[in-house]
Parts: sequence; structure tokens; C-alpha cells
Amino acid sequence: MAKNIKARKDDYAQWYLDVIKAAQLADYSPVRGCMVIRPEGFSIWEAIQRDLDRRFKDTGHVNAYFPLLIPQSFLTKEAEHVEGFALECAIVTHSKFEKDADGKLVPAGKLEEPLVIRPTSETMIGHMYAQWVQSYRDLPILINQWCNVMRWEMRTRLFLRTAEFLWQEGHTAHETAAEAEVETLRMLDVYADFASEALALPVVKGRKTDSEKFPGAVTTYCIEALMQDGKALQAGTSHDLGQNFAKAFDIKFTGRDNAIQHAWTTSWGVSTRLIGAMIMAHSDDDGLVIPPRVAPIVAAIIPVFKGDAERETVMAFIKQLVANLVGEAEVASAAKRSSGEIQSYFFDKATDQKVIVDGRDVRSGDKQFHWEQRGVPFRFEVGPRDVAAGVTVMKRRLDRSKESLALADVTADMLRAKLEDLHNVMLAKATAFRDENTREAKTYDELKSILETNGGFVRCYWEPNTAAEAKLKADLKATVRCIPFEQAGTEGTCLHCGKPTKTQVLIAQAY
RNA sequence: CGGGGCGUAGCUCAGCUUGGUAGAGCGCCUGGUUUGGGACCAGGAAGUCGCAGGUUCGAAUCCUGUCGCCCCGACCA
Repeated sequence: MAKNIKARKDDYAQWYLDVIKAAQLADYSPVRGCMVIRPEGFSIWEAIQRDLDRRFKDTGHVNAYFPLLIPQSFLTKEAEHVEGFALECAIVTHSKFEKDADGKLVPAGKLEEPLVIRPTSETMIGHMYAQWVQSYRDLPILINQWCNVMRWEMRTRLFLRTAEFLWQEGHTAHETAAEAEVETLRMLDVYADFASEALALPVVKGRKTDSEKFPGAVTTYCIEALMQDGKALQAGTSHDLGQNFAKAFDIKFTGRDNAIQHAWTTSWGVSTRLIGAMIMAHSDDDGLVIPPRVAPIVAAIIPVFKGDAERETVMAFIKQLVANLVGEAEVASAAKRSSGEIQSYFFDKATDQKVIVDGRDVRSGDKQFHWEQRGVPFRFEVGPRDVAAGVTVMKRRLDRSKESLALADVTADMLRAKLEDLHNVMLAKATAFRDENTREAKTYDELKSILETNGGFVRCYWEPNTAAEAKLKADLKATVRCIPFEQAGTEGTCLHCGKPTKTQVLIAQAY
């Protein structure tokens, strides 16, 4: 049992923070609500970026960059949009410091028009698209940007909700409503596929009700994931913006019919929150568990020795083990890199994934815990007894299962297969958890009792209604997470109004 | 932004009620014994007590202000 990590059942929130701290993913910063993403955490973000970026490009998108600062007037052009973001904007009002009579620095150079640090870039990008689009031939525009945004949140939690966070925002403009709709759903699929294929995170695809949709959108689609404490987490959104932003920013073009019309736009995004989702979906009381496809280190090799003689024997064996895993060429190039007692080798340069050898002269238990808490999928243990028998003990982080393998059998292909298998096991486990924690409610009382005793997703008949959803939130702190795409198609009784309806929704308490 | 709690060594905290030389555990450094799931012994370094005022012979301690953090609520990727 990890002594620096609180058990989930005792204090889930503290457990989450302890896991992050123990794995050194992130740290608090001197600035309220802003976190430092440490190398261990950032490399997971890089893996997420690498995979998603590939998927964006595979679907025809290109990357670009737009400014951090947005003129205040832009934000106010779309009525719902400004309404939605006004309360969480950081605003730049001055351009320099001057010394006052006491020699203290005070802001000076007041700006004519305040600038807003982007909470999202629909407005800035809408403004630019208006200039880039003249003809239907200029469409579609399929641009994504990787950047930071800032939302002055009242309460923050590492990765889940920070004032500044990293994300990607895709912004597209289309000739027709139908094309925009297709794009919106395509990107939702990209997100859902990514979540299960890279993060081993099963998600529910659906549509947001009016009370939960993005300010300024016509329709918001989302992927919802379930965390181990039974709370839901919105893991990604894709918005069909209709012509709302096109009208606000004058994105107009001459169509095939020679008539001037407004473009149809979409936007979609996922953020570093995905790291929070990954942590809360997979990790355990021993610390972080990283799904293998985004694991920066796929295996840690742990030498066990006492004294120089044993060390030499063990290291000689490990040298061969490493060569089996990463190849002689990589061993040679790793030798040129400066390294301390922990040597790292690229297992896969395309994904930046590494294998490390922990040569520190500390107790082997320390090393085991060290890499276990950091969520490294596999550990190879090599001690004098193993060397004598010509084997290594391979341990799987997920369940601590272990097997003894002959040196010759440890190969890159073998590890790759183990990683793939692990991915499947983790996805199956998370899927089983989600399914076991998705229940049906036929009455409001039943909904209440499920949310109070079990938590999780509750599926029920529910006619979308803003007032009823406000009451739901006041009563049970729960929200309609989405109207899932998968519908029974049968008719039932709406939980809040008692009328017959075919619409089923997913209700849960959420982060 | 409302309610509550808290700022003392890198971390977790004690000391504050009742003002009088700055403390503990963990971590870190050195040496030794150790090393197959969180070792032990000895020694050592380390803090303008969040910041600014005030009261006082004297403030970590009392008073005022201020900044920040955490928890709960309202708000949210």
C-alpha cells in the first residue's frame, strides 16, 4: 500500500491530488488557479497531441495559430457567447508599468479598448475567416490550433479545471448546413475513437440539452466519460455553430447560385482535462496507471544487486535485455546522450516512448514503488537469481501480475504485444465499470435513490426542459449529461413531466 | 463571488489560548552497515514564522490591513 497516497474510498478528491503529486505530473503555481505541468505530465499531453494531431490531419485539417488577445468588442458580437463567457474573462487593460510617487510600480498606459485573454477563439477566428472567405470556392476552411486559453474559474482542480489550460480548438467553415453538421459529427467520432483507442477510455456520444450547450452554438455534441467515483466528466465537445458566428462576424461568400450567403461554422475541442479523465478512470490506490499507448515510459528495468560484483553481472544481463527491446542501434545512440543513473532508450521514436533502466543504488523496493506510482505499464526485474536462471520477471502495473521470461523471449515485438493486450484489458475493465454503473430509472424517486446511493450514469426518459434541469441540479446536484445517440426508440414516461416521450437521456453528477 | 479553514525548514505540521533564545517527523547532504516490495545508525545543512502597519522593553504569538492557498456553495472544457 502506498503510504503517500490516500485510498479512494477514504477521500477520492485527495486520492486524485495525491496520485498527481506522487507521479509528479503537475504542481501548483504561485498564480491562483494556474498549474505547472511537469515533464512527466507534459509528456502525456505530448502523446495525446501526437495522436490527435494525426487524426486531425487524416481528416483533412491543418494547424494554424491565432492571437492570445482578443478585442473586447469581438466578444460582444455574439449575444449568447458573451453571456456565457463574460463572468470568466481575464482582461488586459494596461500596456506598461510606471513608478508612482513612492517608487512603486503601477499599471499605466491604459488601453483604448480592453483586450480579453482568449477563453476560446470563435470570435478572433470568425473575424479572420470573414476576410478569407469570398467564394464558395474558399470553403471549407478546416483549421485547428493547439494553444492555451484562460477562463477565470472560481474553483480550480488540477487538470480538470484550471484558469489557464492547454487544448486544441478546431474551427471550420462550410458552404452548407449539412456539411457543417457532418463535420461536427465527424470530429465527435474522432474524439470518441481517440478516447477509447489511445486512453482506453470508453465514452458515451450524445447531444447536449439547451441548458448545457456551448454559448452561441446551435447544437453541442459531447463525449461523456465515467470516473471511478461515479461522477461523469465531459471529455470533449463538438459544436455546430450554424450561422450564428458567421452572422456576427460577417463570414459571407458568393455561392454557386451567385447569391451572397453566410457560411456555416463549427468548433470542437479537447483539453488537458483528458489527463484528469485518464487518471480518474484508470489509476488505483498505488498511484497512477497510464494506458500504454500514451505512456511516455513503457517499461522500467529494475536491476537488483548488492555490491559491485553483483551489479556488474546484473548490468551485463540487462545490457542484452535492453538490446533485445530497443535494438543495438538505439543502445549505441543512447550511449552518446548524457545520462545519470537512470538511463533511457527510445522504444519507439515515432511516439517518443521509452524504456528506462533504473541503475540507482537504492533498495529495489524503492525503485518498484517509484515506477509503480508513475504508472509505467511494465517493469522488468533483474537480480542475481534471475541472471543465474537466464530470466527476468516482468510485472504488469495494472494488476501486479508477473511472469518469468527467458532473456531470448523478451523482444520488442513481445513487449509491443503485451502493451496492446494491456490496452485491451484496460479498455474492457473501464467499459465494464461504466456499464455496471449505468442504471435505469423509471421514476424521479428512483433517479434520486440511484444518484444518492450509487452515483454513476442514470438512463431515463426525459423530455429536455431547462426549468426541469435546473430543478434537477438544485435537488440532486445532477445534470443531464447528454441525449445519447443510442436510443431505445421505445416510448416511456418522462421523469419530470409525466408525459409520454421517446427521448432518453443520461443523468449524472459531474465534474 | 458568499460561508468556513489555513499561511512557521523542500513537504506535513506543532508552538499562538497565557508575548520572553525557532521546534518535530519526513525529505536533503556526509560517513557506515544494508539492498529480491517503501532499511538502520551516527553526524550535518536548512526558516527575514505570507506581506505591511500597529501595540509592547520585547511579537510566530495580541490588534488592523492586505495577499495567497485549501474545503463547501453558486459558475464552468
